Amino acid sequence: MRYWLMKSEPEEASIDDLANAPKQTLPWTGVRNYQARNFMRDTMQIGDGVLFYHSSCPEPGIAGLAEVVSTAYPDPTQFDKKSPYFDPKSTQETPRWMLVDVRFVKKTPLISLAALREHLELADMRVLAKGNRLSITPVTDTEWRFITKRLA
DNA sequence: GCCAACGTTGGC
DNA sequence: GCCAACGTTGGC
Repeated sequence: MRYWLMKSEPEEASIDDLANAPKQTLPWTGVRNYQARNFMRDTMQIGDGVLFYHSSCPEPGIAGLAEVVSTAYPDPTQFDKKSPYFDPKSTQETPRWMLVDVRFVKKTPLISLAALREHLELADMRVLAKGNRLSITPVTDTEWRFITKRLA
């Protein structure tokens, strides 16, 4: 059982979109970074906890909790010529991009980036590291407990 | 819109 | 394998 922080632009997929999705579940499409893909493909397991983070928006921060509900499978958008995530170098036989399904757990009061930075206990969070751009980052047990028990 | 930081590409 | 150029992320 591991924990993750996953960034999503709310204009594309917000915590409300997840809550309103069929089965409250969405495929995590569009990851086009190898490190983030490898986390989904190699390390994520069904049942892992997810901090759902809104990025590139007026109020960036953790907006809810979710969970991983599938193992990794090919991201269908890589094969869709009309998708902005289309990848001409990917083939059905050797798909380049993988994803997992994520299910809504609950909304939280927005835990802003500034609020996260205020807590010494969270100072080492990967997502807070200078220059971090990874859209999926591991969260430690301690960080997860602190956030879910104290802030969420 | 700016810009720092990082990842990817491609020529050599 | 190096590295300059370019593209993207994402907070501000």
